[in-house]
Amino acid sequence: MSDRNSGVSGLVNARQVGRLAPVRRTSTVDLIAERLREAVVDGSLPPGAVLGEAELAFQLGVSRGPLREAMQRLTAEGLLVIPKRRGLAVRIMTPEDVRDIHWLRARIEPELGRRILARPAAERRTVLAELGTEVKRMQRALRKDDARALGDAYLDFHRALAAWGGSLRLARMMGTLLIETRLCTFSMYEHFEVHRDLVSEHAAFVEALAAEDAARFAVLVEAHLDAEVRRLLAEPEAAKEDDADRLLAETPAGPQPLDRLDLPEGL
Amino acid sequence: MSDRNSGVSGLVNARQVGRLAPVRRTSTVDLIAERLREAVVDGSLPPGAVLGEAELAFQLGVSRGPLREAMQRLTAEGLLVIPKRRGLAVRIMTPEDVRDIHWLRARIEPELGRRILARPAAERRTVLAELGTEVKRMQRALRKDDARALGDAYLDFHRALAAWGGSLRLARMMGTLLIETRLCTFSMYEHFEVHRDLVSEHAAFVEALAAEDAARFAVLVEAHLDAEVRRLLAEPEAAKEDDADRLLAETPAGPQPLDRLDLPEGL
DNA sequence: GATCATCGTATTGTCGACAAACGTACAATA
DNA sequence: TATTGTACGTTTGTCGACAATACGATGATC
Repeated sequence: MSDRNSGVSGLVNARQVGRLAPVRRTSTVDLIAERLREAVVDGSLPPGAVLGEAELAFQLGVSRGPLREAMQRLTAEGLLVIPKRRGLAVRIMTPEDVRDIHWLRARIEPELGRRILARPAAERRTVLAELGTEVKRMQRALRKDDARALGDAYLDFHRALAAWGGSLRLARMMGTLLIETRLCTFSMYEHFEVHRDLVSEHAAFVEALAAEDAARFAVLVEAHLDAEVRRLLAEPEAAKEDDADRLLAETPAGPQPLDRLDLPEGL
Repeated sequence: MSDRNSGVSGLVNARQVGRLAPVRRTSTVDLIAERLREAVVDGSLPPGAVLGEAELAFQLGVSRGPLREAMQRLTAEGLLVIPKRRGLAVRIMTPEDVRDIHWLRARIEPELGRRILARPAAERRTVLAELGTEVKRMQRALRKDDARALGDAYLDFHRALAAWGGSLRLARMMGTLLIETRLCTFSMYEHFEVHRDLVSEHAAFVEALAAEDAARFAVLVEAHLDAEVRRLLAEPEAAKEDDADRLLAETPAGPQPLDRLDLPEGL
């Protein structure tokens, strides 16, 4: 014990070395909730899917207690519903939900441009670079006809928008709204589908920001969200017939029993 | 058993009698969550208060399991934080939170006027009547110098706004935002305080709606929310000195150990 | 005298188990 | 044949208990 203290003169205060990022000790409930969110996003848990607690808990390698707590959290976020004595079910979004969610996004997202442009120039460049990267991801996905990759880039684009245009709280809320948006897609279409115009629309967003034209950005975003609602609420079958080549579809993740949901060991 | 069936010819199909409202069976977790929300709203659980799970569960007359599930739900709503191994704590709102919450409300509430005015005339009258009632409650509370009653009427006014101007989802979200607003008051002031101008401001809201002037309504609401932020973020002590007579204060509910939180029997 | 180490305690995080409730299948009756 | 009653199996809702961990106090050492 005195050995350790004897060397103390050779040490420097940790504060001088550099700011250590605080140890991220995420609770088990957090892990489970995050895992469930991922499963909802990637379609492993399709809307309407009902899963027994015991089965899910076994797959996750935890007991039912923490799982139930995570379920409650997802329920409060509006992603899950808990039918009485029926385990848990992924929420099925109704046309009303689709309108609601996009209305809310339309209240928030157009304003984010203004807030991003209000930031210092250096940060603005960072934001533009990041958003540009996401658009490039979308373009690559479009070339590969990879609907899923395009959808993921879409999510990340808007996540970045919220992260830079808002606060932590706003980012969290937008994150939930975006997951709900994807649930809308899953609920409305049988397959996962995105519209091909998505990419050019988002490229225009970035251009507007680059031109520091907040008003134009707001108009574009609002128009995009409006268009999304119309696309989602149009009869899916009819839409597929009418302009099949303008949609990018992917075979559904389907009701596959959510493979590999294990948590990292040490739980 | 055959006795009961013998009389069947005298009965009519239930569907013909009238639509029975589905039986509302609220789960224990729902009850606990609601009780905790109430306690946060009325100040029985002041911001920063830490309570042990065992103690709380005992007071509520339930075991720790359902209580923990309810805690997770309130956590997702942003009302509670769960410090590691420290039980549960009511969230303390920072100035940043105050700005966030009111910014979000300012994106949503001004638009609600438009949506209310888009309703059929008969419903519009109902809404106006209801909002007028809340304003009268506020006026009565003002005359009695009852800050708490005024604050409660304020909550109900805005709840009604969301209920009539939005959807179920929107009402739920606004409900949470309103509770958070009250947490802002608790967090910023030591005592519960409201501004006297609140009543006239809200009377003006109703007048604008009655005049079917959605634009004016939007401007007024946004101005009100803006003013609220400034009032909340002004140094409380300084504010009390400067215009003490324009504030309505109430001795705090204080750290009283949340009396009477029992759930209805049968649990 | 101050800092550090150690111990004890209280509380949480997690798990397993029990009982009640629900759904389902089958049989009986009108 | 359609509807109702019954019994069974499965799953949830709830509780109690155990172990791990963090905190506070006390004592020891430099």
